[in-house]
Amino acid sequence: MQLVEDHCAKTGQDCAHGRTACADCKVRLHSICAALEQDELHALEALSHPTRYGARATLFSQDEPADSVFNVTEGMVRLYKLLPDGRRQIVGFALPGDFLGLALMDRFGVSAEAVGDVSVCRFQRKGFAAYIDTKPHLLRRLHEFAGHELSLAQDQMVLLGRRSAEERVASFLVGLRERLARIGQKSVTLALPMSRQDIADFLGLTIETVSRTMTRLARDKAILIVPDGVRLLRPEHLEAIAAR
Amino acid sequence: MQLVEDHCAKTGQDCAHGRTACADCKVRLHSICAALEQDELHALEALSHPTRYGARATLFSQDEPADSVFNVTEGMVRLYKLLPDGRRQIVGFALPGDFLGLALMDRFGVSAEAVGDVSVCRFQRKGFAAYIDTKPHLLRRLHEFAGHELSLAQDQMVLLGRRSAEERVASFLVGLRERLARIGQKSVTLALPMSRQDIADFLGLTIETVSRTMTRLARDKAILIVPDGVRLLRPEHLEAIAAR
DNA sequence: CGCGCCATTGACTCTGGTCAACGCTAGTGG
DNA sequence: CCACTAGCGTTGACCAGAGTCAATGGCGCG
Repeated sequence: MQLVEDHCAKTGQDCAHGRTACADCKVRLHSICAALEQDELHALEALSHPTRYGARATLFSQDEPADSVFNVTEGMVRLYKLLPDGRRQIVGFALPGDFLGLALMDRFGVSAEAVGDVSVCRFQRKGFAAYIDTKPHLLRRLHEFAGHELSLAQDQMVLLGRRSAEERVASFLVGLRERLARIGQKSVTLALPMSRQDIADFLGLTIETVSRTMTRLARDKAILIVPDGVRLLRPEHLEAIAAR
Repeated sequence: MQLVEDHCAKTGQDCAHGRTACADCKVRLHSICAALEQDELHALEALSHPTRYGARATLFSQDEPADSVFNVTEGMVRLYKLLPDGRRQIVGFALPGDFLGLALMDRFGVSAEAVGDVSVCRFQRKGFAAYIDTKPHLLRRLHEFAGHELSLAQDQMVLLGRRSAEERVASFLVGLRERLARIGQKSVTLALPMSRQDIADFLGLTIETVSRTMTRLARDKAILIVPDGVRLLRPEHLEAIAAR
């Protein structure tokens, strides 16, 4: 962990000293790192700056030069775009294993904020890009991730363009459960660390409509609203509403 | 062009015999092919199946195995997703230079139809993927394209989630003009080969709302509606409405 | 000439937005 | 320990932007 501490000292970031090494990383197999051999993992680890962010901290902002890219290891990140008048559209919630900045472009196209406490592996973009150029299969992996992101984005376009409020909320809950299940957090009780406003800005609705719709789903015994989350009582019913 | 003819015979596709070679390709510099050296271009050309599609022809359908990938060289392609009940969301219009199937996934996530007559370079996905594995800079180029696609998708999410009908239409017109300008078709008169229904399904509106909104913009002298297109009389006004 | 398709326009409806009140909980300070 | 406050979520009443339904117009094609 020598290098990690060096990085922390150099960058002045709030690093996670004593963090487990990549070899023990809980999300490695769900992240781009799954494409790496033992020695490559070490090489990448040498480039990584493990970093923690408190709730509501900004990881980066739209249009700002993209000096870093990030591998989320813990927590949830909201990705959003703002219109000049302040309207906000959340384009996604990043979960452990997700990669931020995978377009590798000069500037960030979105802003990113920690929802709750968040841990990431941060990389200098230039160094990361240089490393990638020596490891085509890592670029291939990154490209797979981009393809997956694009697919999620297209699903979200359908949701925003063509679905009713109830369909949006049901689809959101079912979709989040699926994503959590894929990274090993299977559960009928879904934690919703983000605010109602976040959900509304993700679904293209208002906070009131989200609230009313969840209340209606709860009244119909499809979900049970619990503190900071919901229990999916009839997931199959939600899937039917979501119509996927 | 021997190979092309062989391919045509083998596949039974409606190929463009006598098509210009890649070296003369008008959209090469706007396509992934711009990343290629002379010899690489020849190698890729050997893998390509130049193909033409008539208006409303299907290039591929959602969930179908992705045997081919495509480089659009001429015309416009609509990319869409359908909900089980028939609601449609168009997730994009592909223009010359655009690449279809860049996720390189096993199955297509969207359906693709020719709007008018369309020419493409088609590739067997497996052969294309194999070639790419030998040319990391081509994968890099493909990844850049994916990043750009993702960025467009995120802009569209903002449009669908947070913009009014008038903003959507103005944004659509301005955005299409920009894309055409980037591939060398600068003009204040914008061809709209797609139907009103297509525009509506792209913007998350109904055909009536698109029609009314365009009529209002025309009444305000911001645009002039001409057969199969519009003339942008006050592009700066449209940009102001689009609020970008 | 007549048919069919697409676009436009009008009248009316309705889903979801707006505005406002209220309640619950956590944090603060007396 | 409890009053007070701030922030978030819920609920209600009302409103408006976009959808629905229907009629009409224009154009291309047989």
